Amino acid sequence: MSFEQLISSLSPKKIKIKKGESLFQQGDTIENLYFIVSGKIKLIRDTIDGNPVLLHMGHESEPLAEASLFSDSYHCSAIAESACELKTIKRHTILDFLEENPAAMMNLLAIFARQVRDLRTINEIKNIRSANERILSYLRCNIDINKELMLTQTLKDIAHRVGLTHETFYRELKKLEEAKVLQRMPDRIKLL
Amino acid sequence: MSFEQLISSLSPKKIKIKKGESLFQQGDTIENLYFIVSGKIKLIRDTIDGNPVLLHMGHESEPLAEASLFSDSYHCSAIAESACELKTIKRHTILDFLEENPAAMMNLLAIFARQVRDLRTINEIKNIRSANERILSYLRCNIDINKELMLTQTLKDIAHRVGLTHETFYRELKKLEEAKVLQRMPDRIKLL
DNA sequence: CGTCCGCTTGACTCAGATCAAACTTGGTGG
DNA sequence: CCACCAAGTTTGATCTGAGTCAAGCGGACG
Repeated sequence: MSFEQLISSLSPKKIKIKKGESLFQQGDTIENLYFIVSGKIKLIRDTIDGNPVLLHMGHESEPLAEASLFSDSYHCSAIAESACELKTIKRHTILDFLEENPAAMMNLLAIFARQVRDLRTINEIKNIRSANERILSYLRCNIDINKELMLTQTLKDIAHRVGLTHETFYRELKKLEEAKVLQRMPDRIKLL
Repeated sequence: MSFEQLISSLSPKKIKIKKGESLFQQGDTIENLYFIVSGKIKLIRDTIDGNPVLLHMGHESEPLAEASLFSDSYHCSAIAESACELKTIKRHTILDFLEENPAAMMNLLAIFARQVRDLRTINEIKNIRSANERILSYLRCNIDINKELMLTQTLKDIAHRVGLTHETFYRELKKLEEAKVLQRMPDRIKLL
């Protein structure tokens, strides 16, 4: 069971916010948990020395600020990068449900553990200097048994995910295709 | 309660391995869970197209491959980067304990959620191109209320964590100190 | 006492960032 | 149904700052 299914099973409300609007502010008391149905939301933290730091960019089909489950006030602010649809649910509704359903909690634990694993991988991949090798490593870690990566997001998003500018990413992709190490299709990339 | 305390409370065994030795191999059946007392261990995955990818470097005071709690076989191999001391415990000992102690499970969930949050932050920081700004962002996110970062690891390790070569890291640190934006002390760095 | 490793600094190089411009696509609203 | 706008994609020219290689110092540890 996924995090989305967990939230959906607890009859969430649906809300919409416009680009630039704020979902919550740093310091606010946490009452709700969110799941991004569509759009992008950035999490920004104002640090102790006054400078803001971008903590995370939340994409569609992702929960937002899961750690807020275990905290009383937000440690960052959420601002919509584009028009967004969200599912929202009371924080305590989930906590209560989990406490009464150890199996669901164990399931969520597995989801989080998997998240940690994936994030560490992408983190390590970002330490590879060469754009070429970085892209290949990303592909190697994310292709299915047919050696294909389904494009559920834009190439630009993937570029950002691996820590490259989209220009460099497009260029390297082209080089790799010309070198016959991969093949681009409208909805996927195949490693040869 | 930390992950370490959880493991320690279940009477783990202590083992030592030498540099270069393997703790487990990709494909092995998972029986044990590990916690690194000292040393470094790298996790390597042989991908479908034959090339190996470095997934993670585990440091002292960190659990190793937590996701293995929820899987039957290792998806990567573990090789000691230096001489290591480890605590080891049967996977099912932990799972059984968690199932009987929902409070401990909830606690672990919070630890994992926090992990996810921190990893996302470091991930986003690695997208900052300028070494200068990257270091400052890292500091801003990790300093305590005294605006100080305690050095529990080597500068070289921090350099790797933020995705810079140690040479560049040392140089920028020096520039920042000369520009009076931070102050270096033997055991910590203070932001001014 | 010797070795390893973290730390530091210098010189040089180049790969990826940046800036710029054009094309494509998809959606919106009149 | 079309005009228009926003955003993703693509390619080119240029440049700079982080990587690389190299060398030396000093402390820890066996």
